[in-house]
Amino acid sequence: MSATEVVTRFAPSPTGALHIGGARTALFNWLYARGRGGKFLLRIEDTDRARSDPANTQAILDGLTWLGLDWDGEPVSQFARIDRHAEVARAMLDAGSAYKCFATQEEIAIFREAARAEKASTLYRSPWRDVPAHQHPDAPFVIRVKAPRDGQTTLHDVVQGDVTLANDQLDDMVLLRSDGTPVYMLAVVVDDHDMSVTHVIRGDDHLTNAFRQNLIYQAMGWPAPVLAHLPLIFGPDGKKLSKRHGATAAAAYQAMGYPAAGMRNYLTRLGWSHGDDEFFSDAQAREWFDLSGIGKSPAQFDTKKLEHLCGQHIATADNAALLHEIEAFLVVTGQTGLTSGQADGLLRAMDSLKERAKTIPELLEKARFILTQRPVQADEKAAAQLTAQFRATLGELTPQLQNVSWTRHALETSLAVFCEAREIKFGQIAGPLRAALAGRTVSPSVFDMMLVIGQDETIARLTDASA
RNA sequence: GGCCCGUUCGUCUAUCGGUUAGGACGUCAGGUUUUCAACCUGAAAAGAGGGGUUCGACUCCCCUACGGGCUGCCA
Repeated sequence: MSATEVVTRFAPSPTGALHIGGARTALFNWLYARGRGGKFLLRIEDTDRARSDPANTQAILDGLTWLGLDWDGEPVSQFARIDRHAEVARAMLDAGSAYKCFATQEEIAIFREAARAEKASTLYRSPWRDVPAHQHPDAPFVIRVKAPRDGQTTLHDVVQGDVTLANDQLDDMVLLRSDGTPVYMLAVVVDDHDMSVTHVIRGDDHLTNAFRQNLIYQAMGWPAPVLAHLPLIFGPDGKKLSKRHGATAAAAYQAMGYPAAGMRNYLTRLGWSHGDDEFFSDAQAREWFDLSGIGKSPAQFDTKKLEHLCGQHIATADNAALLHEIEAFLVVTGQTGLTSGQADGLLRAMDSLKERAKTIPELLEKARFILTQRPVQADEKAAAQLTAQFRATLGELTPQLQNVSWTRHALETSLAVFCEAREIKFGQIAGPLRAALAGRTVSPSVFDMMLVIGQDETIARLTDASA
């Protein structure tokens, strides 16, 4: 790979499903890499064995796949690399930028408690920092980084600008635990370096951590990546997005039938802007996306706007692609799949269907006239439309439809003539006709339905209804 | 407690010292209409508060308030 190639990564820990926030972080990384012919890598941060679950890893992969965020190469398991992390910790030890600390967790806990009680700094200052380690050859120890205590450090963040921290705020964080396993802070840096990551785009919650991680880059003499810390996403109440807000998992949105394209568009626009552009394609997003367009403040998740965007994407989607998405939706929600006849009907009705739905279930509901079979079961509202009076009218209308050539124009004309002769408005029979054809009060226009199901089926359904 | 970050209509945002502070979602009022949706027209709606700097601040600086993050042998 060339020295200038962009390499981004998404590094979730498999302690839960893929959340909306994580999905957006992944999306931004993906957009940035894909928009520049770079690589988008995946790393599973599974060093916390107790909380890591392979099922979660799979769920995260599935979520990314649903969103169309493809990654390069195999996902890297952080756990599999712990020997390399330990190797770096030892290298730092040898170089004198880290040291062995023999303080016990109990000692540290006591210190912190006391510090808190006095409202003093709880940063632990290890007494072993400048003591030769060989004094305690057999005691358990951790390896700590030797952080500077004077001066200050300024880090440049593409989103936040220059951020300065006094070095005395830095603690000698643990690099390697007493059991020899690496701590997250070490693992991230080593992995990002080894994976040649050029741009670290992640949640705002890591901004302060960047200073601590920077210590490792410096100690090892590694070039630091470009940093971009994204403001977090909040729930509709302005609080941090959590379980309380209901759906937080990306998969939940898939199950609710939001199209992936709409989700991508919405998530891209949440915290990022390109002038006044609101609705855009993936190609445009890739072309336009840049770190400079990222906002600095947290954004609230707004389902209404998501729905609006989803409606726009459904309306402009390619019919065949939409059909595939519907089929995938039926699979993930455990519903029965489409027969080839239904799929065919759906495809033919798609133009009229897609401009009236914001989600896939909504589209499916309006496609009821295709998915159902004779005799059409009318729901309560639809049944109420099928009055005795209408049935009588139907008795007159149906025979006339035998002789109509089955085109939109001919149908419209013949219905208009029919209504005119009886001095009624089409609106008076549209509802009942809809009920007879679809068994619902909500559907595409009656002409659209008639054309899709065809002459024979139309007449059959109307005959059923008039009986 | 300490440190770091943030704050423009209800919400997402534009603005990069000079605008009647723009757009979008939502809301409200009309229109269109065969249901739903879509669509069209219009309206209400914002620079957290206080100090500076400047001829001129949403924009730069400081303070306060509020929100968030970090402060672990979690990630």
